[in-house]
Amino acid sequence: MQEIIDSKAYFSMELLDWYDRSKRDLPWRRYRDPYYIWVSEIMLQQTRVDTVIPYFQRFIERFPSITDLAEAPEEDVLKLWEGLGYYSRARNLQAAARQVVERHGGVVPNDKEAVSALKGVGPYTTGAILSIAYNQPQPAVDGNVMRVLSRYFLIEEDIMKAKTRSIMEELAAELIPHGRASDFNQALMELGALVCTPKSPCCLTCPVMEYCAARLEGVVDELPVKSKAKPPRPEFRFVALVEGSGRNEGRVLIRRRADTGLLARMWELPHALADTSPSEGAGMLDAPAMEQLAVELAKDGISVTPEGAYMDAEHTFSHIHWNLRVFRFGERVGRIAGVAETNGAYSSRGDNSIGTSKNGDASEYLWINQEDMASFAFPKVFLTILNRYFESK
DNA sequence: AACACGGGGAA
DNA sequence: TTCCCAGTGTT
Repeated sequence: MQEIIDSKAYFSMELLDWYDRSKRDLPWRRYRDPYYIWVSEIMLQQTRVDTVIPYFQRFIERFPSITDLAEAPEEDVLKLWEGLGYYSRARNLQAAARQVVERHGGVVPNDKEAVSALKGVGPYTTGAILSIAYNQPQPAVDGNVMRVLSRYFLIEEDIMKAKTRSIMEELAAELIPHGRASDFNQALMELGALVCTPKSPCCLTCPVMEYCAARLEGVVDELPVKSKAKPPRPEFRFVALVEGSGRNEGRVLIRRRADTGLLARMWELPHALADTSPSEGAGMLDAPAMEQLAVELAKDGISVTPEGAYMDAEHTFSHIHWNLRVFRFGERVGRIAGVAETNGAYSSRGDNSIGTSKNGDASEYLWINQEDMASFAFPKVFLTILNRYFESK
């Protein structure tokens, strides 16, 4: 007798059964606290579970409630996010926490309009919060889900296209078993993370292998179809490691980035886009490079003397590849520093800060020692350079 | 629709 | 080393 199987019902039931048996014990799964779910989902965007776990734990320890997060200084939030990347996630999360306190009495809302109105919460995270925290039958389609569905249902649309995501959302919504939205959506993502992986998927241990269309057709490795992203454009930058003298002895100069754009409001070593790509074998004394940096710093009222090349470093963003050449400089103390002071110096953190307001670009400079590193959030590459410098002193 | 936005892990 | 991963906001 030929048995008629509904491949969708089979998929949902087998997947749920598998999840009940083999779900991971993750910190945000120990309670069904909507705040925990929300924070974890923001951290998990573009970021692996193993990377997120320690960040999540520190974050929740420091900000146990939405109110704690809303009331914290933004620098504290950025510092806890340091190294996790995509820092607008952190800034938006805090802005959204303030929205929740003001508009929803500090409780994560449970209706679609209110959730998706939160800063940093798009279609995926809206579905994740509503389904995982509140067990509402909303789809939560991330990359894992698109990979699983594209294979099981042999969907050959390019998953980079917006249209494909809406197709996937419609399908994912149909698959949710009655009353099991929370577990089912997590199961879908768990399968993508543990079994139906991008490369070398473990089809032989997959709970739904029997009716997986891609496996039956032998095209698992061709799916999902995904158009390639543009490679990052290269940029050569010169970086200044300025060692203080006089009252800044033992400190180095750092600068805070602008309020918007790349690495917004993070701290860094001063640097500039290279006028000329660094001459081949320029060696320790690349005069044009050091001259360019000295001129840029002088514009901000900081006078320096070049000492030589220190190290090279690289950093890749999704759209830019930085080739950094770091030069050491000494701070030149004297009348020039006095000029900076009359140009609007101020002191927000003790007596070692310099602000410049000449051209309204809000550059803020500061002299820090190794212990001060704990108070400022740096992008990874500057953390690496600074740590190396202070460790080798 | 196209681009901006970090960093880590696996091959 | 090189490749891969992929949500949200802005324009």
